[in-house]
Amino acid sequence: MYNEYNFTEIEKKWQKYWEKHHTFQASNDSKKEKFYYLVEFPYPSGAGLHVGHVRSYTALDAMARKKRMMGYNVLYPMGWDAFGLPAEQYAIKHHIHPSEAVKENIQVFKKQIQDLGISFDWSREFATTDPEYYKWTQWQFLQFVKHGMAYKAKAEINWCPNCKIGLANEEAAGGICERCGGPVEKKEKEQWMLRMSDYAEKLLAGLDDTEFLDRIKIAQINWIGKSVGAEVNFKLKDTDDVLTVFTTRCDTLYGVTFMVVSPEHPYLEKYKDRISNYEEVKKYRDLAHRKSEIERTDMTKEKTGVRLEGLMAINPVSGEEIQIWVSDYVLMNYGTGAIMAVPAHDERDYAFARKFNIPIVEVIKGGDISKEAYIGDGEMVNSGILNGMTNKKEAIEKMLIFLQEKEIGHGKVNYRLQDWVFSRQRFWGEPIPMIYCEECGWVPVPEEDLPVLLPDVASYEPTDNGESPLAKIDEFVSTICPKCGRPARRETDTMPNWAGSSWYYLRYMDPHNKDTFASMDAMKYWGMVDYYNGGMEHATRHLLYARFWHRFLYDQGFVPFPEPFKKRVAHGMILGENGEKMSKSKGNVVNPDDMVREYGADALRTYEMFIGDYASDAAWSENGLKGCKRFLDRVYRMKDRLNESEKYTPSLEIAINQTIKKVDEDLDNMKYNTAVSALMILLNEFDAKETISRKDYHTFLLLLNPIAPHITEEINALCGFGAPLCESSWPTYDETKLENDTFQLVVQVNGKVRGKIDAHSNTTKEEMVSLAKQIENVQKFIEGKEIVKEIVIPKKLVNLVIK
RNA sequence: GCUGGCCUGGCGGAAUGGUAGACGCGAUGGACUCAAAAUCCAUUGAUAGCAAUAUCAUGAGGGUUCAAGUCCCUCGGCCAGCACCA
Repeated sequence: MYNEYNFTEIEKKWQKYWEKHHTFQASNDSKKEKFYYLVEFPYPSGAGLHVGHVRSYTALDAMARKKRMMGYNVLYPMGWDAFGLPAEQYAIKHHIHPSEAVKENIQVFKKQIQDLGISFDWSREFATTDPEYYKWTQWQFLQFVKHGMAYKAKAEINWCPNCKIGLANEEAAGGICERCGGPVEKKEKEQWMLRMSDYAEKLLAGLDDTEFLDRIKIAQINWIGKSVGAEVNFKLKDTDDVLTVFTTRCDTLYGVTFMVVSPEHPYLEKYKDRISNYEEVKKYRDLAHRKSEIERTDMTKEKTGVRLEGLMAINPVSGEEIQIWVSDYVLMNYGTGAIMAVPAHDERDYAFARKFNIPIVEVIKGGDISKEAYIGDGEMVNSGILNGMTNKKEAIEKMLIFLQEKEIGHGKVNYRLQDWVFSRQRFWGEPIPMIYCEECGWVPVPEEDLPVLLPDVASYEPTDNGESPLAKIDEFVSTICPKCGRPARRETDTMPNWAGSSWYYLRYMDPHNKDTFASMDAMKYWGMVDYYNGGMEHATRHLLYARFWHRFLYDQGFVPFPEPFKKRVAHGMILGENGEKMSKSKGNVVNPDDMVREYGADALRTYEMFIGDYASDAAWSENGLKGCKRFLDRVYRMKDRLNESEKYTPSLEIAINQTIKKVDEDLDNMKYNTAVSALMILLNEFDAKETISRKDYHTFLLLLNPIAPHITEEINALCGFGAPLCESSWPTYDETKLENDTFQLVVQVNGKVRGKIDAHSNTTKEEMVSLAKQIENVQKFIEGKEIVKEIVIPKKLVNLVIK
C-alpha cells in the first residue's frame, strides 16, 4: 500500500515517548478521582495475539485514554494467566520446563500488545505463575481451609480418560470434556472442594450491586439455579426410616403414585437385604454407572428403570402404599437424589408410569390424562384438604402449612450451583498447600512457609492412575508434619486454572506488596473494577468463581467491597473473512502483526472499532481495514490546509460541537463504530472547505486520539499545537452551538413524505403548516381534499391528514 | 423443551415512534498519468421514467398510530445460555 508517512517510525517514536514519560502509570497516591478498566488477562498461548484481543484491548484503551484526558487517575493493567494445560503439554512434548515456555510466550504477547500502543500500566504486570503471586493464591486457599470452606471429600468426579484429568462440572458440561471434546466418565477420587454452594444466595443477591449486561446477569442466575419448594418425608413401610424428596409442587402430593431414586442413592445399599430383586437392581446401577453423562442425560431416549421389590413407601397425605423404583432420570447431585412421581402432571413421570404400568391419579382438572400429563393449572381434585382450590400458589401454601404441622415436610430452597471441585491432577498449577500426616490428618502448610514452590524437574507426564505428576517426585512429596514433626506427605494435586484468575484484579491495585496480597488502603482507593471486559464464554464460570472468591474474602474482612466488578461488558467475536470462526484448519486466521506491519497500529485499531456493534460478532474484511487506513491518510493530509485562525471556522462550529458531543457519548457507551463514523463525517465536512482553522483541526485530533493515538500525536507535534495530546484536556462542547438556525422541514401527506423545504428554526407551528401547503408537490395531493388533521413536530415535520 | 437475544442494500452496518439505508467497503463511469498505483470527482436499494416524480422495500402475516425497522400479537429462521433440575 502507498504511504506518504512512515507510520512504523511514528508509532515507535510515540510508544517510546509514553514509556519514557510513564504516561500511563497509575498512581496509588492521587487526589484525582479513580477509574479502573480491566480486560481479562490472556492465556499466553504459543499462537500469539488474536485480532479478537486487539478489539477488546483497544476498546477499553480508548475509554481509558479519554478518561485520562478528562483528568481521572486511570488504572488499566495487564498481566498473564499462565498456568494451564497447553503450557504443560507443550513442555511434555519439547522436554522443557513449562515456566520456560510461558516466559517465551509472554514476551511475544507483550511485544505484540505494545506494538498496538495499548495504554497499559506495565509497571503493574505479573503472571499467575510468579511465585510472589501464587504465594498469595495459596495463602487465600488457606483462609478457605481455616474457615471450614475447603474440605477433602471422596467425590464422584468428571474424569476425562483422554486428558487424564478430573474436571469441574463447569468443564464437563453436557458430559463432554471442554478440553478435548471427548466423553467424560465418572470416577471416585479424593478431591479438595470449596463450599461454593453455601454462597448461592449471596451470589444471587450480590448481582443487585452490579451493572452487568442483562444477558450476563441472566446467565449467572441460570447457573445458580434457585428453586423454591419443599422437602417431604415419605415413610418406608416396616422401617423407622424415611425417604426424603425435594419438590416444587407439593400441591400435587395426592397424585404421587410412586417414587424414584437415583442409581447412586445410598438406600440401595442400605436396604439390599430387603430388596428381593437386589441382583437386578445392582445390575441396573452398574450399567448406569458405566454410562457417560451424555448418554444418561439424553432426554430423547426411552425411560429405563427397575422396581425395588419388597420395599414400599407411604404417601404421607393419602396414606396409600406406593412403589419405589430406581431410574437414571433421577440425578444424585440435585435435590435429595430421590423424587416423588406425579405421573398425571409431569411429563417424565408420565412416560415412566406408562411404560411400567404404574397407576396415574389426576389431581388437577384440565387435561386428558389418558393421553398425556397435564401440566397446566386447574381445579384440585382427589386431593383431600386441597379439593376445589384453583390457585396454584395458594394450594402450595396450604399444603406447606399442613406438612409443617404434621411434621412430614418443610419449605426448602434448592440450588443447582454445586461445590467447586478444586483439585487438578496436574503439574502446571499452584500446589495445594496441605500436608497429610498419619497422626494429625490434613494439616495446612504454615503461612510463613508459603509459597509451596513447584519443583524444577524434567518429567511431568500425567499418570494413568489419576495421580498428579507431582506424586512421583519424592523430594516434593516427602516433608514433615508442621504439627507433630513426624514424616508426612505433601498434597500433590494442584489448583484449577480458575484459582489465579479469581483475584488478579486485586493484585493489580498493589502488585509489589510483599506483606499482603494488596493493602487495604490501595483496595479502598481503587474500589470496584468499573468496567470489566471479557468474552461471553466466561460469563458463568470465571465470573462466578471470582465473585465467590471475592465475597469470601469480604466476609473475612480481607477486602473492603462485597462485589468485585461494577460493570461487566462482553465483546463480540471477530470472525474470519468467510464469516466462520477463525481457525488454523480453516485457514482464515488473521495475524495482527501482519496488519500492523502493512497498515499500521492506528489503522488496525480504527478498523476494529469501526467494524460493527462492539457486542456483536463481526466478520473480518481487509478492505474495511484499507478504508480506515485511507481515512487516517486523509486526516494526515488535512494538515496542509490550515489557516492561522485560532477559533473555530464559523461555518463548521455547529458540526464540530455536534461531533464532540457524539464522540464523547459514544465512547462512554461503547458505541465505537458510530464514534468513528462521526469523525469521518466531520472530516468530510473539513474536506469540503478550502481551508480550516488550527482550532478545528486540533479539536479533531483530540477526538480521534483515543482510537488512533500515534498518528494524531505526530500530527499534533508537526503542527506545533503545543502539549502532546495525551497530556491535553478532552474537548468540551457548547450546548448553545449544537443546532443550526435552519432546518429541513419534512412535509408528509397521510404519513408519506411529499416534500421538503428549508425553514428557519424559529418558524412557528402555524408558519410551518402554511410553508408546507405552498409546496407544489404537496398541493397535488391535498387539492380538493379535506384536511382533517395537521400534525406539527417543531423543527422537524408537518403531517397533513386528508380524507 | 425453557430463558434471553437477533433478522435492514451486493457486503459490514446507521436510524430518542417522525426523511429507512448515515459511515465504510465493493461496483460502475470519469479526471490525472506514457501506463499503473495512489489520489480526486460522479453514480450506486428495486421497478418505471429524459426528468420532476411515483410505486415497492427493514424475515412472513396481522394489529395499534396521523406516522412503525422501532410498540403489540401470531408464525418462521438464526445465535447464545440452561436442560430428565423434580
